[in-house]
Amino acid sequence: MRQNHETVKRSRGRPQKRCDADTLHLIVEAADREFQSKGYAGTSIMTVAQRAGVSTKTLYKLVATKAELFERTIQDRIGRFLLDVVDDVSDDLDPRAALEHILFAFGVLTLSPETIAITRLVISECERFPEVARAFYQSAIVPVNGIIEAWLTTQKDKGLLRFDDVHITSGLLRGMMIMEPQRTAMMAQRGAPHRDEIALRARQCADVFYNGCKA
Amino acid sequence: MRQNHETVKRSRGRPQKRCDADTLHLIVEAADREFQSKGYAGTSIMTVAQRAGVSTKTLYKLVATKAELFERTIQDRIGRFLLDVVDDVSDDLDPRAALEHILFAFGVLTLSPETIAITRLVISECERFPEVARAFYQSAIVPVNGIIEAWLTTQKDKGLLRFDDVHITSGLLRGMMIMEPQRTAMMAQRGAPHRDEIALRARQCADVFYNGCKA
DNA sequence: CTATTTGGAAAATAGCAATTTTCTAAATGA
DNA sequence: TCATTTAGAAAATTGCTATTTTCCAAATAG
Repeated sequence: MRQNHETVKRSRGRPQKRCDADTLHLIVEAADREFQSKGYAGTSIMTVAQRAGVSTKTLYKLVATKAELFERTIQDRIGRFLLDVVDDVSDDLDPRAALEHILFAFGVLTLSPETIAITRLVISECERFPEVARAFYQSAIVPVNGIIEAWLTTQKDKGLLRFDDVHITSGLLRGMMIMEPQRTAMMAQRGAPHRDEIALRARQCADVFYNGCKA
Repeated sequence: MRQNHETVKRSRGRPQKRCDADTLHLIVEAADREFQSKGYAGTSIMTVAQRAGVSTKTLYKLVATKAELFERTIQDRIGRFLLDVVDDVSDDLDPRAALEHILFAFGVLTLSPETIAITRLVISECERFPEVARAFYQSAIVPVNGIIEAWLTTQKDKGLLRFDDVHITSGLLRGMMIMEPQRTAMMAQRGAPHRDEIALRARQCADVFYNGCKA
């Protein structure tokens, strides 16, 4: 851990129990939970402060407004987003199996309760926070799509798959994999799917798509 | 006190300039526009009343609460939504062409700015108004899905298509067709697609799916 | 004209939640 | 001890908006 070098010479009064960064972290974490379960309008600053174990005064010393707090929490999540979608797409798998593998990873990432919650938040608040929506789209969605598009392009170049436009085709594939469960969950008509449901879906999806596009 | 909408015998005082139903219609129409552009929280009852050309008093005489007004607007839209579901799935087309035809109609319906707006609204408010979300899901989404599932089942029975579960397969197909443009538009990262874009997508989609599932 | 009913305009009420401020109790170096 | 700084708790302030109420002009049957 890094200590605060600043404290070589301690100032006069009562010392902070935590450095500002740590306190901010607690606040953002609490806010994240609240925004995720209650939405923007439904979340009260007082509740966030209580959950974080700080007073509203302290909170406002570190975060100027509720809007800023919201933006910070989303940014925070975006940062953790593009984890390992396809680190291990070994080329020794046959294309159909590799596709299923990729779709499964993609499904696990995008159909997790957290991702579904943040997606709903972004959709709900994109009018109020266009920059946040933009950031989410550019930093979370686009790169993940990029990975899938790259794989598709590789297969096409190898002469294993046949299709017109990579971008559109990738959109078809991703929609096939996640739309139905994601939308249903976002409308709270069902919970997020379990791993085995995702696996099943990945298989069916890979079957249809591979059959539909194989050269 | 009690109104007789027949007005066979006019009561004593000043007559209504419109019957309640008409006034209500004006109100719901105005509310629809407001909710669609400002969302639930962003819509003020006063503004709705002004747009409808009535006073808040009149509004509250016909609609008890803001929540009720919201439900009415959604119900109203659901009504129009289902009217649009024209099931002119002609059987004289070959299956691939018929599929493209269906997907195009489905796309035009679900990718219209209005449908996208209402979908976003439902996603945004489904925590606060679970009944509305359920109504939308049951009255709008399920029936439309039903039409596609019915067609798929017919083709399977004819031995023209091959797949496991109709429900899942229909979900794959619908997701393929609309997710990408719908989600992008809901996040305000792009406008609703035009007819020709929808047509193009329907073609690509039909190609992949038909190839992928033909017997 | 008069009694009676319909709304419109605007003010009043109410409640909630973001943001500020006050008061007070720690801590701690000098 | 004292000066100084950190925070928490709670109260105050502010502003917004849903919902009610008041007051009044319009319309019309009798």
